[in-house]
Amino acid sequence: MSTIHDVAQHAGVSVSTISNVLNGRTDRMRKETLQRVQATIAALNFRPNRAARQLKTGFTPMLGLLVPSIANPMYGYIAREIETAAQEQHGHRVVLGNTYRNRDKEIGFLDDLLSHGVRGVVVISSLVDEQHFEAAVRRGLEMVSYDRRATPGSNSAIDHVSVDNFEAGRLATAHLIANGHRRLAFATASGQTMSRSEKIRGFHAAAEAAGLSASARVLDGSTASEHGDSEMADVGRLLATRLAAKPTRPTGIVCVNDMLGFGLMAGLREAGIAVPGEVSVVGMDGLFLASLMSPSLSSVRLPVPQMAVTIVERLIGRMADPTIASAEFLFQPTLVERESVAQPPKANKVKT
Amino acid sequence: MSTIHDVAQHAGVSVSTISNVLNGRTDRMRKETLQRVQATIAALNFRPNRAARQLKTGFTPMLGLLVPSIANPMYGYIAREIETAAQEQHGHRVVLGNTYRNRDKEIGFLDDLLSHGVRGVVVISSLVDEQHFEAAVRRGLEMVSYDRRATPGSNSAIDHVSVDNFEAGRLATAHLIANGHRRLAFATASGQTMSRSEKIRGFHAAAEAAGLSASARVLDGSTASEHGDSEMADVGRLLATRLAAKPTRPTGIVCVNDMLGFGLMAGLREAGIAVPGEVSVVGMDGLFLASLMSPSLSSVRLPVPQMAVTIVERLIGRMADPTIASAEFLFQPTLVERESVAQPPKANKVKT
DNA sequence: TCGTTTTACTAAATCGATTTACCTCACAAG
DNA sequence: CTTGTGAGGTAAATCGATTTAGTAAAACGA
Repeated sequence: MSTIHDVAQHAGVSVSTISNVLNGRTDRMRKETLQRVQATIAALNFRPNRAARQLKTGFTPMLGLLVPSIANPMYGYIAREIETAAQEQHGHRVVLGNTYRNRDKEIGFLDDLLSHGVRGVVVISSLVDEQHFEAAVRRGLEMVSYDRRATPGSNSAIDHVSVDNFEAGRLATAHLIANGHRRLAFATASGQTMSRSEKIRGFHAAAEAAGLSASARVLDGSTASEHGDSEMADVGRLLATRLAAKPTRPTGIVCVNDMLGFGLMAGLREAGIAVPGEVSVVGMDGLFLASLMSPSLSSVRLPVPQMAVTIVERLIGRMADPTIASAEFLFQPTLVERESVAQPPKANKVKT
Repeated sequence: MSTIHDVAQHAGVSVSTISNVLNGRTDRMRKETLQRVQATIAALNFRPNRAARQLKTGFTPMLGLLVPSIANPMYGYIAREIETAAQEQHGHRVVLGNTYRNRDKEIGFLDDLLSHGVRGVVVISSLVDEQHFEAAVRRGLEMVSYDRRATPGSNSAIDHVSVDNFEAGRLATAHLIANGHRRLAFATASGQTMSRSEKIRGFHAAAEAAGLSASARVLDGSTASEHGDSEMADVGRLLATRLAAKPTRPTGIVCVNDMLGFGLMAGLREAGIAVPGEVSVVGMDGLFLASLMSPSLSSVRLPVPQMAVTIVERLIGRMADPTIASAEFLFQPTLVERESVAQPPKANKVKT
């Protein structure tokens, strides 16, 4: 591999001049010099060594991306949008890390980013709090957190980009109510992340507005293993099994996310409970996979591409100017109606 | 951030000694010196600057990972396994790039890796040939290619890790035949990748062995857009639409991958064709999502975790010793029987 | 007791860029 | 004829590690 010195020698100028060319300070030289240098660069197929550049400037065009598991299609989707935006709009590459919702893995990932000289990271954590990020932030890492609201009163320097989860919960629930459902449930995995409680608040608010608070309940599924690609789907399956054993069931179920909804529907089917004949199901995320299910899953869709663009823009912006104050961005979800929601069965239309 | 100089000063030794500690040459100093240095490192929260280290050594503990789209659950799954193996077994981070099956994006990604000093990459390309990788390989990038056989006769320095696609195709087809199917089809997307033609060869071989060559056909679906998360699923849907319009249909269909199978099943359902009542479907990949479908999709499963481990081990090994000759690794797939395959309907049991 | 090892370190060059400070020349103004 | 100025460069320090080639002192052997 050729270095800036080789180029300088071949072109008969100093390394400073090559550097000037590389950094766009082309007004400092004659046109013919510029052209000679450019020709030499092309001839030697020279690419500046980024480690050297980074060592001097302290900057490297890379972002970190921390996800619980890239095998989860929702994170895969977001990751693709983020990587594409970072690369195409800003020329940044992205370092990916699976954290399996493990605090130490998260900390380790941030430490590594820092030691690699990466100055910006987007975190999709879903851990209960983000205290453990503060150390990395203080050491100069710019951070955008996805799907989590800012902690009120905390003056952390972390940006927050999320969907209006209250509204998402409300929208899904209202959709069931509009279809005549009166016995409602919210299906979720254990572990109180902020986005989950917001969704649950929205669920309760919608139920209350319809006078259905008494029957609305939250189904909390725990799994032995928190790891595995099918994590969320397994929780859904488990909840379905529990529901099947009960004498009376909700007729309309809101799922904390689509993957859980897929598992729930699969579990209900295995238990011989018809969707949407006996039970209607609404998911949240709006994954394209939802349209492949049978029945296709109605869902509350998140504007993922727009959120990804915002995430990347904020990150790049704050890396360029770290004095920019942190902010919170809230996106609105939309309902996508498909086949998994119908009128409740007649026999169940009895109150509560 | 503190540097090796700060540590040296605080500990009252030279930077060389600090470097020796960092690199495990602890036998070159007294125990008390070692302890003093370690204490100082901890006290200052010192982490060596990897850019500096890389500049000197030419090495950085990072791998590249090139995928068509991380939003595709199959690539998400493999990516997770690869990242986890790289990180946990070898302490390497991974840079991810979506290439959208675009040759220029692939080249650009490799160029960037090289300029970042990354010396190893795993490519999941699915482009027809890999000539365009050779330049990067010649510049010193170690490469492991997934899901593609080595080009016979080429002495390229690229490792190949793949599944026995011929066997996968044969297995899926034999399963249909064993269930009594006599009119067979192989559903695939357009674009002749090597893994696809191997699968098709296996399909034909199984059909021939059962004397069914005459009716066995390949259904090739093209889409206008080659981009989008649902790419493969869309192809499946399209093929279902085409099938629905035909007077006679195959009763057993082998899909080139699970995602296409999902789309095919969704399309068949929308067209009012029962699976497995009228048509049986087998996928390939063995995604966990297949078990969530209705009916759940029978599939030929790839040993993804083992393949991922092999991929990473080879890459790390060849980065350490580039003189190791390139090799090819072939894994065996296994059939996973679920609900999407049944006996063909009586009326169709008539020969061809 | 003298020479040779061994132990426990250190000084300084180096990796490949960036960047600041300076230099040289040609030309214009006074 | 001297001085000032802008154009078109260049030399050298620097970023933060690694590593080679030492060196001083202690330990050892004969």
